[in-house]
Amino acid sequence: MERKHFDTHHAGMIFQCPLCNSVPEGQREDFMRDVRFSVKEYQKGDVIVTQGALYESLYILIRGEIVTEMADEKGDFMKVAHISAPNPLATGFLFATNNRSPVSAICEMPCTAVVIPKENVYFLMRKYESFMLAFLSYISNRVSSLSEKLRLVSLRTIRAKLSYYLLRESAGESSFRLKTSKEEIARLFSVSRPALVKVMMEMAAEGVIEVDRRDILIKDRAALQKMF
Amino acid sequence: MERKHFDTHHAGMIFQCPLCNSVPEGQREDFMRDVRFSVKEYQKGDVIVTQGALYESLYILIRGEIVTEMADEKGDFMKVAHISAPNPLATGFLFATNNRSPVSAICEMPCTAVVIPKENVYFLMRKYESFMLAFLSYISNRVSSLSEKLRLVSLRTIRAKLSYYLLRESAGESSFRLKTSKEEIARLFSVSRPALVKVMMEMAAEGVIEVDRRDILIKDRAALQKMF
DNA sequence: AAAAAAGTGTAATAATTATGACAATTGAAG
DNA sequence: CTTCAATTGTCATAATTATTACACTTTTTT
Repeated sequence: MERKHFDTHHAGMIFQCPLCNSVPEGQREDFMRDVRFSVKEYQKGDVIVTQGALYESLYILIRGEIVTEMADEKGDFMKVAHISAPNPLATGFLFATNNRSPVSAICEMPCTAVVIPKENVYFLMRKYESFMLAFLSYISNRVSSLSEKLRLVSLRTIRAKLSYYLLRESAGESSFRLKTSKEEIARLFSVSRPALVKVMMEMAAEGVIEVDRRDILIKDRAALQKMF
Repeated sequence: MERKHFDTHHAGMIFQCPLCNSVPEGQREDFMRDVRFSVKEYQKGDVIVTQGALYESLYILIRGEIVTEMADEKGDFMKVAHISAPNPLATGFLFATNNRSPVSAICEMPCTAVVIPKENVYFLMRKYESFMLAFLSYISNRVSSLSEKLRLVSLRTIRAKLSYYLLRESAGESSFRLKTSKEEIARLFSVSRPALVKVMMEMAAEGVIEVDRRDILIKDRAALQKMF
């Protein structure tokens, strides 16, 4: 009894995640009755999802933070992404033909997840149009962002990648601040950090941009656009 | 009248595309009654979808072949993909938050497309569970394949990319045949063709693989796995 | 069958990037 | 305020890749 209330209370958090927050207030009580779920607790370092394992449930992280990693066949790890609550996990391949997880998800701190079986997800999608749309939209956005990343990485030179990246990040402003460290940007580009900084400083020397640590000023937008 | 029959006949082709072929025979008549569509004809060189344009309908290509291209801001084009009938077009961002097409789709020969408005697609998904599942599965598979590509491109050296690629393509067999030209593989890797061939021949000289044009023989699988 | 087009392997040189190391700066934790 | 970890900018050297060009083979078109 107590337990049930506790779970239901916790599970209510799912309405804060982008997959469920579109369910209208008026339908949430019904939704909570229709959803079949279990709540799982994890400690720091626990593995929520194992690379290569079949994945038949939707996981919604409602507390904590995880990293997803990809092991190459040597056994080294490659960090793929950070996900923090409240957010769904790996929605992208729940319905894929090969629904084995391409990554492992590992807790960076104590975490709580709501686990909903795939069949119940179908059911919810058919009953709650808003949920279906949110789900579709979520996956679609993932396709977009992956396409974007792929385009970025496909540009041949660091100059091209950097120009492309800066134009995106600037969002039309001439002056802005980088959201991540240069180390992370280098990783995003799949290049080495010194090489990235070198190119960045060259572009600064040419007067195309100004750089002061994370602060960027675009001085010649047209020149940036010509670089890729 | 004649026209309507003609269209309906043509539109029946949609059941050959991976999005609709899962609709059971018994439901197809109903499905065809429920689907709101128009049929469009295109000539070689026609643009079906323009980069940057809003995209509020599902396009199913039922005849012909198209290429999707991405224009960089210089005006040069980057070929993204080939799609041949029968297949849906750009399902990935129909439901994305920003549903502007990131690419242009251009006909390589006379083409026919069935165009279904987004709202009707919702409707069909809610009414026909098999259609919903197929749609989800289609987008999910796209996420998988993009993730795969991204992983490939993210590997630093050509050696690493090639090893990774060959292991995938081999599908466990020691001898197999490349599905595409080296030029295309080089493009997939975002590297130059001569550089790709050079690395490939080096690996052959080391006795890891044998290469005869498109025929590949993997002689030392373990060595390949160590290269990335 | 001839011609054209596409694909393949090669090489020299130039350009780009990785590596590994170092000092300087900043921000956070104590 | 001090200390420590993270971030940043820099450099020389080595390794990798792009570029451009050419000869050759295979496939496709005419």
